[in-house]
Amino acid sequence: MSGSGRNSRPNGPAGRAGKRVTLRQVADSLGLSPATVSVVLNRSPVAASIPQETHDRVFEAARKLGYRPNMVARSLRSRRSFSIGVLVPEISEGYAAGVLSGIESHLRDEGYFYLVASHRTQADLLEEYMQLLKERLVEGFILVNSPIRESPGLPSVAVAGHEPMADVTNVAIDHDRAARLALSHLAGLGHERIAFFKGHAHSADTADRWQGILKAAAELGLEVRPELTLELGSDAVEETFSPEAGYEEGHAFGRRLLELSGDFSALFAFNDVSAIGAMRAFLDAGLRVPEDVSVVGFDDIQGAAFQNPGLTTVRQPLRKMGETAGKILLERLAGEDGHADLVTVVPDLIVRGSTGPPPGGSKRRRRKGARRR
Amino acid sequence: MSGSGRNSRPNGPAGRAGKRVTLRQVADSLGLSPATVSVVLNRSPVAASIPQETHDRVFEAARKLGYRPNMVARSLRSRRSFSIGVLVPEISEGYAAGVLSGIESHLRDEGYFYLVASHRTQADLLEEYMQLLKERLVEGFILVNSPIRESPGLPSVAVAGHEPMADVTNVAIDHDRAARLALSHLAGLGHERIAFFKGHAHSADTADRWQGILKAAAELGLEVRPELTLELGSDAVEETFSPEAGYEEGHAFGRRLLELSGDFSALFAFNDVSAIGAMRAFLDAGLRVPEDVSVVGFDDIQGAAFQNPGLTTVRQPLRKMGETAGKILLERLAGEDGHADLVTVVPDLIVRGSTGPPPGGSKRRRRKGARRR
DNA sequence: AGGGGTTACTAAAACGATTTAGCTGGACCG
DNA sequence: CGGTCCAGCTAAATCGTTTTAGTAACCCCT
Repeated sequence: MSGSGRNSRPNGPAGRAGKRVTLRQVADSLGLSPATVSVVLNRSPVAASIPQETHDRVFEAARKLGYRPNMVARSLRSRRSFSIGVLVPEISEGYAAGVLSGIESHLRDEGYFYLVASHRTQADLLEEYMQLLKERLVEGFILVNSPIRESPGLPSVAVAGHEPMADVTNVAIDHDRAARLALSHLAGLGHERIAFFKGHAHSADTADRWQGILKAAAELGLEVRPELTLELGSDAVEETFSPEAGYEEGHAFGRRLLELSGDFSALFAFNDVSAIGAMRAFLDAGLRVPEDVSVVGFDDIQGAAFQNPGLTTVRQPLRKMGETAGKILLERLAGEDGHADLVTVVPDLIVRGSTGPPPGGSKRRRRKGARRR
Repeated sequence: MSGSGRNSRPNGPAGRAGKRVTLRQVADSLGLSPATVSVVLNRSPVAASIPQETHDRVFEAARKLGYRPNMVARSLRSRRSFSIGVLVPEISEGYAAGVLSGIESHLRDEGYFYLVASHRTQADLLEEYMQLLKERLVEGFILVNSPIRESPGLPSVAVAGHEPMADVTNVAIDHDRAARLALSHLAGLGHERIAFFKGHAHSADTADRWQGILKAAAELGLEVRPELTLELGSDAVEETFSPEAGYEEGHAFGRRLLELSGDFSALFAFNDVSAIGAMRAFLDAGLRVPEDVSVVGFDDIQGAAFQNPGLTTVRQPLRKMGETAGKILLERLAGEDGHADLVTVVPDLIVRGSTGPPPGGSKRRRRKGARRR
């Protein structure tokens, strides 16, 4: 694949580190005007009247000189930057990174790049970054877990629960389906007394997911008992992006669950981190997972599969969500109107070792006494 | 903080979704020329001869009109894009995401944004992306775990082992120190027979880290035994970015280690994923960690802390490496020459529950018989 | 009064594309 | 033969800045 000689790039001016080839140079080399070269290269409708032979000459010259258009000049004139802005709370966090990966795969195919900014959940930073991105003429925004107060002023797509708002299309997981998957898996195993971790009050997904749970529970004839429901962050745990904090919280809440009432055979946690923490608390208390308690998480983070036992969890198709967001945004930029305000993406249930039938066969038995220490 | 009325953005034209305010409009509103406004706003040395009063008027007008420069126009003229290109194998992978987070924090302060491209370890894609980024006038590159064959033609910084090359400064972890940290921790606990997982042959860090291990072992008087050294990927495991594959591999290699020779009291793995897999294999075989075997990982991925026991590991300061890379690149762009070709970043040892004294006290005892199954 | 030096600006040329309006020369038509 | 049409281009404006080279006005000096 390497070229001949010491230069393996296409030979000629392009390979050199020096100046780039401009449209004018291509035109001059052909004895044509830049205008002609431009319309031909861009397959503009105006080029219809230009004979095939000239087309060929133009492309050939461009190739030979290694011409690459200067996107900045193009953007200035055509008012299109072929780039979009992506706002995330923090890029190194698994959720954002997964979604970004999906966004990227789609955009690149269409010649778009994206600029990212992490706002650390600070609303004023978020707004400032949106301004900076507008200066750079981004054509639209993708807001990952980034609630805004005001319409962005550009076509936008929000990933993860967001208030309805002008200009923004929401992409969210199908929470009803997620809850149905998890709960019918547990119900199918014979579980009847299920404990829940509800999300943090400010998390975008909390409300919708909880509604999904209530709905699915009702459909399945399961009872959601207040005494088996704990709300993460309810005791003013410092909000932090450290996953370890979430793990500790899950651990503490798992223990609390045992103390309040040992009478449950399964836990459906709000996310994997808290599920893993709780699972650890159960194991520490001498319970076996899944023989004594089953645990279901949410997200399918990287660590989930490596637990012992592996964590059964509802996988959020983060990549898919990113792809969808990118696709919708580009369609809107291309002028395709009439998109729904809300697009949902379907989650999957990943069954691993942390779930099994409740103790005492498929029919629940009081097992409070089973708790040993 | 919100403004009055229904518009909480600065009032006036800027708040409206419509046209942006241009430099010319600011100039006209003041009866000055765009040139003057430009030099004042940019604090150009030329503006020295312009009286304070005019400065004030200009700034005031710009503020009132909500003027925001068009970065694209600026880039075209000044040949500076205030953006850099970042190449990563895959953005959702923990390593890249961590480094990106560090890069970002530094760049933003200096008014830079970055464009990312994931090349999935395909050299031709990588080169194509570098071209695309050059079209967008990026001023330099940061190559995260992205070896290139040819000088990039722009100032660049590479994170993670990279051949020396023109234009590129390398930022790497101090492998010697990393190995010394891990091994002296184990030696300090009394371990003498230590098993190793060596990295995949093509991984950028493999060679350097192994050299560090050999060096540290020699310093500490530890013997590195070939029969206790396994090389990851040596049996043509399909290269994949799935961490689960790495985990499986660690699990298989952990078992193999036990089969080949149970005679070791500690394992220093190439990364956390394989360490976790091996740890699981040891536990499955009825060994206790750390009572029977100690395990040390490398990286400190998110899941490391959630294991049972928590994994002792060498933390790669990914954020710091990203920050350093960003800082060096910006300095080079600002014309500060004379950077070393190689800048190292110091790792930390995170001690958790997976390491302890070898069985039988601080003096090693043969414990082959201790293996039960 | 003429020269020199500031001070406070401005005109105009970039930057490298896209795009609109138009020009030229030949074919065709009545 | 004059007019219309079309094919095949080109000239020139434009996008919104930055930057270089001036210029006009004033003051100071000798």
